[in-house]
Amino acid sequence: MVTASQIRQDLNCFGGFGQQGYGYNVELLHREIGEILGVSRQTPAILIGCGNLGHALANQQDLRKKGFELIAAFDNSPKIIGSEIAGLKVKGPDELANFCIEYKPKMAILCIPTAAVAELADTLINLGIVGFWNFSSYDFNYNYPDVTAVNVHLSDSIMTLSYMVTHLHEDEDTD
Amino acid sequence: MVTASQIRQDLNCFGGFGQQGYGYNVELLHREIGEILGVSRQTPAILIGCGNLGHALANQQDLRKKGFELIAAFDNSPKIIGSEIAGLKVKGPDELANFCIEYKPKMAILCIPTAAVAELADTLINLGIVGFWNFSSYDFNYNYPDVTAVNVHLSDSIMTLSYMVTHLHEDEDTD
DNA sequence: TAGATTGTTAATCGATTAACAATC
DNA sequence: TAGATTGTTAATCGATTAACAATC
Repeated sequence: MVTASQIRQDLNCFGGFGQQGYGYNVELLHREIGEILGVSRQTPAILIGCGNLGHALANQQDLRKKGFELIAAFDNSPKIIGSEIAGLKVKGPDELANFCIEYKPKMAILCIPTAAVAELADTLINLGIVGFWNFSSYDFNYNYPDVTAVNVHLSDSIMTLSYMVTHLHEDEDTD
Repeated sequence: MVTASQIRQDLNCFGGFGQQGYGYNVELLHREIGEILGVSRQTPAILIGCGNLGHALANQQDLRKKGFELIAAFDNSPKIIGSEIAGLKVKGPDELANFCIEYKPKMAILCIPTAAVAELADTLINLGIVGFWNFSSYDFNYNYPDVTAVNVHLSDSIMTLSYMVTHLHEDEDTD
């Protein structure tokens, strides 16, 4: 449950966006929140791993609306290299370093297995990637405390559901 | 940071699994946690929406290890109906009701747009689905407070990253 | 017994909520 | 002025952490 109080408190962390006694200018507020989230400027991003999940995320048309621009996609499978994804030709691992040096992407979307992320992490960080959207189980902050990583733990998520479904009827009134 | 204290406290919610002064039997503890999470028994599940995301989740080989068994996949695109996904032949929307009545799946993986979920929610609940792994922005608990739904909000997740990347250097020492 | 480790209660911390002041 | 609504401080709640008791 989101209370009015919480919203006021949260907004207040970033400033006052309304007028007491009058209200909020919704359009303006929306724009301000966009600024705060940083979605009004696009950070250049690369996709690592062009399997089904990679495709799903790359084609998610509003990446741009969420503050990122996909400028390249990489995969290590010869079958996939050269194919097209979201309008980009998939590159191989050997092209990664030069590409990053030339185009300086700041964010990487990681749709490869945990072991592969573990191998690649150091390289990517050295190449100047500062933000990771990490779909693997690799723990960036354990090894690199200062790196910015947002993790999507699908395994945890589905086990949460397993727990909930398994224990569904336990709290019910027994009369 | 996960402290030893927190782990002991958390385990204690479900019972005592160790022996004071001696330690935990790791293998046994692992099994007990599996029981608690309900991953040792498979709940029958269906996939709704066989796009890239649906494929990624269906092929995630350890669905079974996480407590679910995928028994059918549905899509409303004639191009996809009849094709194969994770060893299952994709069914059309017209087959949904009969299938659920006959095989009684308990969980649905929703990889369709929010509007489509909104349309389908009532039907699925009436057909006996009690748990949802929801990748759309549809809010189950607002409309159905008692339904079990675990949401994966990819949009929120990437905007969190946008915020973090945008504000990267703000807390840094300025000397 | 001393050391080590879990179980459990108490203290701390942070986030949420409520209350009130400020302002239209 | 009265009503409404935001800004901001104070109170409450829950989760995390620390402390200690129990036990090997």
